[in-house]
Parts: sequence; structure tokens; C-alpha cells
Amino acid sequence: MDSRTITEQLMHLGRIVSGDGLVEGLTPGQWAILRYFAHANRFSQTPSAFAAFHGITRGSASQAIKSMVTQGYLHQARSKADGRSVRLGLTNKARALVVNDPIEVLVEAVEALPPGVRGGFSSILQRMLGRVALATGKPHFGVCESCAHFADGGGCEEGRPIHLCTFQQEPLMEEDLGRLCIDFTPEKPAPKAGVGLR
Amino acid sequence: MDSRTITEQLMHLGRIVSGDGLVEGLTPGQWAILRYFAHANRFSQTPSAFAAFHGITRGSASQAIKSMVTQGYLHQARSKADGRSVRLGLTNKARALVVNDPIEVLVEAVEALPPGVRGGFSSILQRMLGRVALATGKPHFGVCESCAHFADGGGCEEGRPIHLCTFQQEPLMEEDLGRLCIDFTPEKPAPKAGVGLR
DNA sequence: GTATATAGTTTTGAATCCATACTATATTGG
DNA sequence: CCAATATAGTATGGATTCAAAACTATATAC
Repeated sequence: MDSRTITEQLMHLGRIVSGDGLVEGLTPGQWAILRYFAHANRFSQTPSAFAAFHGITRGSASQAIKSMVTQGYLHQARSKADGRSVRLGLTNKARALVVNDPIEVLVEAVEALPPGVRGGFSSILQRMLGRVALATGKPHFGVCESCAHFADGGGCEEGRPIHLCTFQQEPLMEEDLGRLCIDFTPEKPAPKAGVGLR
Repeated sequence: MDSRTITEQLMHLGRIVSGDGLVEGLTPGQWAILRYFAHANRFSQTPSAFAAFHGITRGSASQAIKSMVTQGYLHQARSKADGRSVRLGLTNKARALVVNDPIEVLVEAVEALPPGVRGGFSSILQRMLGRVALATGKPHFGVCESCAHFADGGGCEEGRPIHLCTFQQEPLMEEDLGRLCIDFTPEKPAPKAGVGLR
């Protein structure tokens, strides 16, 4: 099977997905904002993190987010810990929309894969993301499960286990674990360019 | 493994790939044009086919292509068979660029997959493309190998086998087979919505 | 306590895309 | 054959999106 053909498939799927192919009511950019803030963890609910995630400038992110705030899709609050920073979250109006996110088509397509296949598919994707991130210098994004900063907090609270982010030095609850994090670092330290997995 | 997380991986890869993450010298849109006309077969080297492939209007495609023609990246010729139609191809200037296409990073990432894994990866992608195409009504793109219009031409010419496109009623040589085709139709007729593979 | 870094915003200008209207050639159906 | 319609492509005008640069405000380093 030709690598170029596979790359073509991947790109076509990427186009459909991140283009306007799956959008109703909002523009692709607006959906991207809602999706991001719906799934980002509390360390990542900022304009800068969104900009990094999408590979755009902070200025562009700021503009787009401002528009969503004035339209009542996002609410904004200054961070108490850092007076420069801003925290963004979805309003109820936005939450009502997100349940009908047209990207669900893709989620269902993933769900329809045979169970045994799904895990392998995911690890292939993770591997390719790692290589591409390495080659392009772009940051990597992921969830706690495979993050180098993820640690067992040792204790419990109200019967629920507490985990720990060794980067933020903050406790993590169960509901934090599946969320996107700007500080994600692959579990095995990324090999230096030119060395490592080939 | 959570389907949403996998979807997130897929989208992130798609963003890097079709965004400006892998570009040098040309804009993402310009690379898209060069890639398309570098790999489209002779039935698909037209502005309309490009527009359909990328899900943009013919007007937008026409503009973008015009710019590439005036910059000397593409050459243009009216079709002899159809006086309305135009055929586009890469100039030598463009070919010199394409060999350094930054998307090669992704091709190499695919190439680096274990050989046994690659085929399975491709068929998962194909399957997802089929489902998404079905759900969104967008056209499907692919190569002869898995196309319903692909047939054995029976004969040979100068020792090389001749294949046949039953849609265009045209012979296909070996070098045509790996190219993108606007008329691609999946081999097994796509199941009607709500029926079939689940 | 000054210097520097970081988070975010604003402004300006360029690029991109769509909708619409248009020209030219093909095809279809009397 | 000819009118009606379809198709390939182009041109125009306006909206959106993004980057670059200049800017404000807070935080951190030395």
C-alpha cells in the first residue's frame, strides 16, 4: 500500500473534518472555538492556549473569541491567580449547540470501528502526531493518560481518587483526565531530532 | 479508548496537515493546488474537479488557479474534446518545488509505520471516509484500485497491460492507476443510509 | 526596583472565499 | 436544424479571517 495514497486519504479526511464540511449554523472557526473550550481543561481555557492549539496568532484568537463572547456563546472571567490571564467557558446557549455538533458524524465513524481496531488506530495516530510534531516543532496536545506530568496523588477525597499534575502542581479529579491540556508532554520524553525511533 | 479522544487526534492531525503547519514558500492554498494537479489523473485536471475535491466553489477555484497560472506555476490549455473545458498542469518551476513539498513529513510518518500496520490503517481511513462521505453527501475521492469503474482492458501494448475506465470509456495505463480521480466510486456500492455496515 | 517576559487587545492590510451575474460551448428534445 | 437547458469557466463585490505590529497591563527575574 502506497504511503502517498494513505497520506492522501488522511489529508482528505482532514479537509472534510476541519473544513466547513461538517458545519451547521456556525462557521468552522466558531465550531472550533466551541469544541476547544468544551474540552479544554482548566489550565487551557485561555486565548493563548487556543491560539497555540490551532496554530494561529494570539491576535487572531483574541478577535475570534471576542466575537463569540459578544454573541453570548462564551463567558469570560479574569483569572484570580494571574491578573493578566482570562478564563473562558461555554454559556448554556453554547452548550445547547454543542450537543448537536456536526463533528459527531466523525465520532460515530470512530465508534463504528470494530473494538479491537480502535485502540490500534489511536496509537497509530498518536505515533504520527508525535513524528509530525517533532518534524514541525509544533506543540503536541493530548490528555493526562499518556502525559509525562501525570502522577498518582496518593490520596482520596469523598471516595474519589486524586491524581496530580506534576507540571501545574495541582490535583486532578477524574473529570479532568479526559480533557485537552496545553501542557501535554508525551510520556516517553520526545527523542532529540535525528535520534530515536525511526 | 474513547471515541472522542480519537476524533480529537484525527482532527488535530488534520489541522496540522491542511492548515499552514507544513508550508514553506507557498501558502497552504497554493500547496493544495500544486499537490492536486501533481496527482490528479487526466480526467480530473480541471478547475471544477479541483473545486469539488476541496469543497470550494468553482469561482474560488478559478481565482486561485488564475493566480498560480500568472505566477508561472501552472500551464493552461483548452481541452480539444470540449471547448469549454481547460486542462491544467504543473510547469517545471512548480515541479521543482513539489519535490520539496513539506507534506513529505507526513508521507514519511506513514512510511515509518510497521509494514503490517499500514494496510490496516489505510482500510480504516477508507472506511471512515466512506461513512463521512455518506453522512455529509460530499463526493468520495480515490484511485482506480478500489474503484467500481476499474476494469481489465484485456490486451497489452508494448508489453504493458491495458486497463479500462468503464465510466470514461478510456484505456488506462499503469501510470494512471495511482492518480486521484474525480469520478471515483467505491467498489462495493455505498450502502443506503441506515442500512449496511454498522 | 528596574528590566524583561508574558497575557491579552487593537488596528491595519492582505488573502480567501462565497454569492451572484456573466460568457461560451455542449447537449437535448422537439 | 433550432430553441431550451445544462455545464465549464470567469469576473465582481462584499464578508470573513488571519497575520504583523504596536500597545496595555500584570508578573517574574535579577
